[in-house]
Amino acid sequence: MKTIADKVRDIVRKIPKGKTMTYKEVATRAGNPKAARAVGAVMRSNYDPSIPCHRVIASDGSMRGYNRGGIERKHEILFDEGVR
DNA sequence: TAGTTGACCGGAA
DNA sequence: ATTCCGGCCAACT
Repeated sequence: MKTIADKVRDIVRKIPKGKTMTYKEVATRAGNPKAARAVGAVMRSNYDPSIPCHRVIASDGSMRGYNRGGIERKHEILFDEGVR
């Protein structure tokens, strides 16, 4: 059965390079506009280098965390991809 | 099954 | 602009 986590993973994996998506957007795509929180929880629990979770940021454009190097790493990656 | 936690969001002070 | 509060959802114990 496809859980929200699976959908989220699929969606995040489809995020094009140089582009960023908010948790709310991902949640909406997953089918639950209010599941932004759950999205973050799932991402944190799910370690997967195939998933560019660094392209997922807060609705305000700020970043919250990164289980793969920390905020600095995330900021660096986004900056390197051309995201401001 | 129920309770707790958290990479969230939006509004109010 | 910053800080606080309540609400929603999924995963974990």
